[in-house]
Amino acid sequence: MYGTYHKETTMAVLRNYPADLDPRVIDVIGRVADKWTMIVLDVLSEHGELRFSKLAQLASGISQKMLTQTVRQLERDGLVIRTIHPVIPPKVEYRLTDLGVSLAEALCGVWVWAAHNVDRIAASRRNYDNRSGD
Amino acid sequence: MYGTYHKETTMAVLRNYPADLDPRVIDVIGRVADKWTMIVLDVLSEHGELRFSKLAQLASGISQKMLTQTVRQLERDGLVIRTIHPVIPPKVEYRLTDLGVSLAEALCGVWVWAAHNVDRIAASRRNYDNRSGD
DNA sequence: GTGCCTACTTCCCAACGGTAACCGGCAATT
DNA sequence: AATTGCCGGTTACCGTTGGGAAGTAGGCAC
Repeated sequence: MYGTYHKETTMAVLRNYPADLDPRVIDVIGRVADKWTMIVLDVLSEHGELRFSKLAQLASGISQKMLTQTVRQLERDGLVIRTIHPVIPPKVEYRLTDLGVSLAEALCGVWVWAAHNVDRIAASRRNYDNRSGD
Repeated sequence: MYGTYHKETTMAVLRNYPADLDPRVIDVIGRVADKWTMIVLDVLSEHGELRFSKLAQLASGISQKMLTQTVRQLERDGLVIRTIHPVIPPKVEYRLTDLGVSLAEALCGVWVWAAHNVDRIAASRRNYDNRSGD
């Protein structure tokens, strides 16, 4: 395929379109499969309604920019409700919708898996890196 | 925090370290929460052992570069086994380890959720975008 | 010698994410 | 009156990541 005579690369070209994975589902997965998205959802599901700054404190290491961007996407996708209280100084609260709660539940299994297998993964990495270091 | 007098941004600074989320677990989540990782794991769990090119065909839209990179990471983390058959032309096969299978099972719930809620999310986005377009 | 096969690697460029600074609007302090 | 502080954001800059396309290895078929 790719080589001197092959003018296109993305493997969509040689594929006979297996119709295996629905592109709309892929798109949703692309949104969900994001580190900050998963962390924000997890924090909100554990702590309930939170203000911006509190959410920032609990979502380990996130920058303001990414937090704003992440919650905006979640709001757009109907996973989070953003409530603006018109006071000075500003007060904005975030909480999961029912849809957001259902996603958080689905993601829970992944968090449990990760917590349960941290050591195994770390061991595998050490092993791999040692073999490479020959 | 951030402002004229604030010299640092990443919110780790103002945080009193809630010790809520284990950084090692966060790291694992950071690896798993990746579009191509999730797709490759899904394809391998559905089709069993696959060659590089077949995997590329089934993983909708992935580039060679990202496929190579993704399977290398999965191999390093002990989720995938990479078997090189020393023949010409080259033949390399990939399959999930038991650990990889267990992760694919945990991710299955997310795929089901995504497939089940595609329409709801699309509707929410249309709604959000229309309100913005005032 | 030229073409071909597969699984990569490399180059270039566009998009993403982090860092840190700036903003708005009002109230309390100096 | 001017400065400081509060909170939830933008904005500018810049290094890293990811995509597209072409190049590579190395042996076999023509």
